[in-house]
Amino acid sequence: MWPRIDPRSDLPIYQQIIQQIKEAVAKGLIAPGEKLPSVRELAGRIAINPNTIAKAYQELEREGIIETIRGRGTFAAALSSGVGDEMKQRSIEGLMEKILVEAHYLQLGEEELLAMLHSMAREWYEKKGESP
Amino acid sequence: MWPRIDPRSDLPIYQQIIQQIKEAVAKGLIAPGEKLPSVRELAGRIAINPNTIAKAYQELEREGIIETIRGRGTFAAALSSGVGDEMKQRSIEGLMEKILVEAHYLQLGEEELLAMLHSMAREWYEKKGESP
Amino acid sequence: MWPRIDPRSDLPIYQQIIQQIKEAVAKGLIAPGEKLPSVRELAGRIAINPNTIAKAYQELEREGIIETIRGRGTFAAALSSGVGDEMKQRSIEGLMEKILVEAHYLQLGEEELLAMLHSMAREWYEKKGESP
Amino acid sequence: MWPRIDPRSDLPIYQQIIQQIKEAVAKGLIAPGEKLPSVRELAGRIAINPNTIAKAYQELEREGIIETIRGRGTFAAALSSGVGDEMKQRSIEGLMEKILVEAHYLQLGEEELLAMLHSMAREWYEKKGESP
DNA sequence: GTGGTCTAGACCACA
DNA sequence: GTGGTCTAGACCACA
Repeated sequence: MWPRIDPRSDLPIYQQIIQQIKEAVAKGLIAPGEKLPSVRELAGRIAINPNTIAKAYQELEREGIIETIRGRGTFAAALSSGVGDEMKQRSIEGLMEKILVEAHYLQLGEEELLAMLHSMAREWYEKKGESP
Repeated sequence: MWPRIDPRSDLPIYQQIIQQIKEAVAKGLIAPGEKLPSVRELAGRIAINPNTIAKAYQELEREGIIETIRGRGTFAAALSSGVGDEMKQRSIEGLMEKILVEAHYLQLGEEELLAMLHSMAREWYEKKGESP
Repeated sequence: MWPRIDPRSDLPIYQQIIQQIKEAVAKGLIAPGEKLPSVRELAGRIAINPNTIAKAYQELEREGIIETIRGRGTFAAALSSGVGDEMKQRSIEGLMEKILVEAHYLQLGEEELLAMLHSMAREWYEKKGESP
Repeated sequence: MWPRIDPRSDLPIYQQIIQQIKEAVAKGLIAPGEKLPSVRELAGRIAINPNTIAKAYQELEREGIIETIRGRGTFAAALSSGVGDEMKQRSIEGLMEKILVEAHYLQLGEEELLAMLHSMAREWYEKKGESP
């Protein structure tokens, strides 16, 4: 799974990489313990400067999503229950609030919105159930 | 309702203003047609550079959230069904995908997550029902 | 207070900067809320590449030692009681263990070592009492 | 006593080995003159590249902690009073300064900190009194 | 003026 | 081969 970079997005490249790797892990496309491409390899593959890749990897490591083993490479980490969960919980609340605001401008009522979210969740968990 | 700005946040100030005004409108704290404070007034009130306020207002106008009438001031727009709805729909999908990714790292299952979103929506629509 | 960099130290430059700023804050040479030199200014002053300074500042911000305010600059943060304290506690234990190991090779007994640490602490807190 | 290596640590493996051997000696778990495992044996035991073990042993020999006798093996050295003591003294000061900085961020006062260090020292010297 | 991002390219420690 | 550090230099968003 190679990240697809949109160089004219207003989201910085290193954050696009972070987001897509987190997504790939969440979807089960990258299994815990699996090796990620090396900084140089990924840099070559998607034609992005290695420093930018390294920055993304370092941030992912700081978040506990991946682990670096000296001289060996970078690997998807096991799911760490616990630390920082409250912050993630709050981040879900923050995102949901944005959804509720958008829903207002779309003139979506409570039921309609929830139906939408349900079907999106359904689709997501189905795919996830298949891949691993 | 005066926006509360956190100058330390990594979110640019002008975006904090945009977000909070959109929220206030969505919550019904600002009614369609209601007058917003002028750029200068708001700038003075929250001690922010007027250029920054102006930038936020320009962006809000571009999104059709507010309208400026020359010589009269700035007003909350009526809800415009239509233009840009697909984009908003896509933005809901984008936000929901982020929620699904976070849910994975929180190790939330489908039911748990949906229960969380339900209760957040419930609370939101209740408050909204009261204010206007 | 300008950091003094030893380019041939095995400690990376950005970490030397981090350490010296933490020390300056701990000694009271930099007060909470006080402005630090800008990235460019410090880079020019100590003849180090701005990117390296920026890396040090970013790490200090991540640790909550300093705060960046967009477009304004970088400031010493107020002491945050709390988060991460356990980790710091553990880091004191780790450092103390290293001291105890060194003491063994110096053939220092318990009393001698503690006397040394006492006098070092005494001197430190005296200086600190004067500066602010 | 076999070193426990954490390949994920940001401390290089060879330094983890150095540190743990110094600790074992300081705690009396390895007596002066006692034979250490050979490079190959240790490498096999803890599943680490022999070059890495060799590097650790070389550094330990340079510091006078261990001695290699050709054809016989590697042994814990007798305590050498003298050479390098000033450097070790300075290293204690360096470590103590780091502790004082951490104490500041923990908002520990002089007495509290010293009490902590006392009790850590007490525990250490007790264990040490038992083992040899 | 401020920090943030990105590139190109070099060098290094580690395993 | 792997990631980490550092430089020089460019460009950008923000306030």
